[in-house]
Amino acid sequence: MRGDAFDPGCPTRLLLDRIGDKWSVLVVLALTGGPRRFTELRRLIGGVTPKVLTQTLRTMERDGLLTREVFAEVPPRVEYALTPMGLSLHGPIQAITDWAEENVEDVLSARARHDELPA
Amino acid sequence: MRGDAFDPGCPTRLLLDRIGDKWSVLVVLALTGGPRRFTELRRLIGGVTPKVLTQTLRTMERDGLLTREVFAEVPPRVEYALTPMGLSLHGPIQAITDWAEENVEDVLSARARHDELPA
DNA sequence: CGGTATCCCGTACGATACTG
DNA sequence: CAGTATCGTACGGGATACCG
Repeated sequence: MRGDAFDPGCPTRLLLDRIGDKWSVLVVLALTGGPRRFTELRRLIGGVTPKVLTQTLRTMERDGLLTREVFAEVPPRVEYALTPMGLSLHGPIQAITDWAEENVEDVLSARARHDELPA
Repeated sequence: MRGDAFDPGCPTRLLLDRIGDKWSVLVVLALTGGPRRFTELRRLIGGVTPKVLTQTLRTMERDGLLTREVFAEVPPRVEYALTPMGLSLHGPIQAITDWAEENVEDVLSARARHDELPA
């Protein structure tokens, strides 16, 4: 049973929604280089607020995509790292972001052209 | 200039948000086999309402991902087809959906395990 | 440092009904 | 057949402030 994205009852839909959220993709990208601390992630991923970053990380941890390790030190240190499953997402995500970065210009000009012709 | 997904000011973010929406991905998949009519898409993509499907199609048309062709017939016929740029999205999207379909089970069991241990 | 706690808001999405 | 019109809502996300 591989699941069928066209079936509204299939949990695959849930995964697509998760991956499609605003920040998960960037978290995966930020973690592919190795474990990162909370503040590092916050700096890397421009514009994310702590609340939302925490939410994203917690959900991804729950889904088995990353691990959260707390070190008993002062000052406190918490490291986030991708699990093998999380790492396996890197390829597909890279493909999408590459596409996005390559096609930004074309999409924007298509939009401009479309909006110019109110006919 | 390829764009940088980590930069909150970069329009790449906008594309990620678009792609990440609930239906665009499924529309691309449904259209890779060739042009489709509105009702065909509606049938193929389980659970989508006409309003939302129209919204999605219009936005994708505006972004240059697909074309909308109206035939002057009775009964009316409208065909949607991917542009070359839209088609170029198929590979990356396929990668994501393949990943999703392959990892559904693991994610769900990770969730179940996580929720069982309230500690 | 690594988060929570609150408050707030837009909008993506859905249900239902109707039309050229 | 291929949509619009209307109404309603959940929630993802942002701003700001505070805490162990």
